[in-house]
Amino acid sequence: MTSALRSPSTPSIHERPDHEGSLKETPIVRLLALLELIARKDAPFTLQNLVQDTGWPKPSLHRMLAQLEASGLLQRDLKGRHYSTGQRLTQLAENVLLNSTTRAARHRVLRLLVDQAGESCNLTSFSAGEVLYLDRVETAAPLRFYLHSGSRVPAHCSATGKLFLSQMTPGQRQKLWDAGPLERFTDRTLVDTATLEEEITKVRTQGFAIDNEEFLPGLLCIGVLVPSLDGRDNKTNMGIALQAPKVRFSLERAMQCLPLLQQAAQALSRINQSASNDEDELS
Amino acid sequence: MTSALRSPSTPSIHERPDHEGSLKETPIVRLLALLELIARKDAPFTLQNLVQDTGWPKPSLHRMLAQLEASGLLQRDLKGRHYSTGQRLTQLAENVLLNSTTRAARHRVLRLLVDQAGESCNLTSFSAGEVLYLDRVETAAPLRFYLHSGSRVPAHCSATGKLFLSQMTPGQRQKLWDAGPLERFTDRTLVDTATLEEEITKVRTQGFAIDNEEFLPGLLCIGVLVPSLDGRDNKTNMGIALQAPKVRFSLERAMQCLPLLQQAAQALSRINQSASNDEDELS
DNA sequence: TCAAAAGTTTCTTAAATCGGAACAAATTGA
DNA sequence: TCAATTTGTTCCGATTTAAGAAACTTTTGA
Repeated sequence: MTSALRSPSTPSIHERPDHEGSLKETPIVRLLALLELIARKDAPFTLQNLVQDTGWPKPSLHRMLAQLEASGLLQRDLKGRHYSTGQRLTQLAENVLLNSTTRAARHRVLRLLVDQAGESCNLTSFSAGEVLYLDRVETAAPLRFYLHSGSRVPAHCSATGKLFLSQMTPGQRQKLWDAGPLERFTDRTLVDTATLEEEITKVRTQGFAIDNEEFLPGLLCIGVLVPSLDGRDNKTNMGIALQAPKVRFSLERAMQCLPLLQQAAQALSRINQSASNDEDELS
Repeated sequence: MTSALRSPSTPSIHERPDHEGSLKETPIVRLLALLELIARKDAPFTLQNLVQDTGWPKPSLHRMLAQLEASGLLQRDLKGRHYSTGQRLTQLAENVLLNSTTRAARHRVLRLLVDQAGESCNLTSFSAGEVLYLDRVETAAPLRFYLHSGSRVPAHCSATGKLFLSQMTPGQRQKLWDAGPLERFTDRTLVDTATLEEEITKVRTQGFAIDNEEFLPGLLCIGVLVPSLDGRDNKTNMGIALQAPKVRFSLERAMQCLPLLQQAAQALSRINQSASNDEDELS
């Protein structure tokens, strides 16, 4: 099964309305995609293997592998046919995981919340008009939605998405509505901008948001914003939400969890604050 | 002043003295060096930070960061000033450690240790504040705990977890404690941060760690770190531990196994350092 | 032994990088 | 409040690098 190399193509432009979407595929982006594919392999591989996996031209792959080998990220066995991950790549991976204190601290908050509330929870931010899952901790309950960290969902039909929208000015939102019609996912999805504006006003005043089967049938979600203790405006780009099947996570139960959710949001807020103060600490 | 210079590869071929020289500095090599530098950072950083760290021109760094962000390896808050490692980079790092092609070699070390010590053993790393089981080899004894590879356990109540914590700065640990209260699993779990800090200090000085029924009742565990032979700092993200029911694995017996454990750690360290020029493994 | 397959080099074209300079946006200071 | 300053971003021509078809070399297999 040749899994085609997926170009991430994550548009990072948010403010400017112009060149939407299409990200240029530079050689470096392509090489990083190759590295990602290699990292998923669990056995030494040959050049020919990669040709079959990717469908890319052999000389190109040969050059890329030579560069990765020259950098010490890959190594070849004595016969020179099989490549495997090199010491420097292992070192890089270890450092990435070790030096993520902030991520670790946030993860602990999510873990704690999941233990307390008994339902899955996710940490989100707003990027390119969509809600991006920064992290997610699953409940142990057998029945659950599988939504993995790193994925994106539309803003207009998710709890934290509506919260992010509620921070924007009417003009900013209008720009989003003008970009095109809102997609309908269920019969409860709010696709009429007037109705959605009402909902957003409600969300802003009450300080939390509900997604009641507006994205996936049977899925209820409650979310709050992580307060920014930062500067003049109290806008934030982090939200946290509990998410569970409606059959066991009723609206009442969700409301009962609201204090826990807000408590977690406060904890995250403190972490974010201390993260900005950090300068390098040498050991 | 970037010292991305690597010593030339060891001349193993005797026929012809090839073009000696140093590593050619392609754009890709330069970007990987940047990624390496970023991986060593533990706090969100700005473009200007990197300019000062590397001395490279600002537009060049700006372009590189844009590419890394476009690839999803880096993220930045919408305020746009601070970058930090993205979801995809974490995923990449975990895959490198989990699916590394040196896995077979490491597995043999574990197997040998289990044969010598007669108890189950596991290989761990630290990710998102938790201990991740990279591999595990079970003893043949009928009574045993079933803990499978790929699972995660809290750091504060596991042997290698405490070792990983002992490598962090006090500030980094504090951020973890601030995230929320430590979960109690047994009546021996250390949930008071002051006591835990004492334990961590002890662990650091003695070079090994014990988990004495702090996670699961009846389970004793002894662990050491796999030394990193990298030049910079002596931090590592790999640990190895023996784990057995206390009824047959006393504290005394665990201490007797310590030399075996350290020997295995040394072997793993050598594997990480150099390529495993092993026999072919077809798959 | 030869044929097939995998790895490597060559080389021209097309595309990306490089980075000084200019520009824009945010922050600071008074 | 507005200038001064710092930081982030864009422009663009000179230079470097990647792309990949084709040819070539080495290894494998029977």
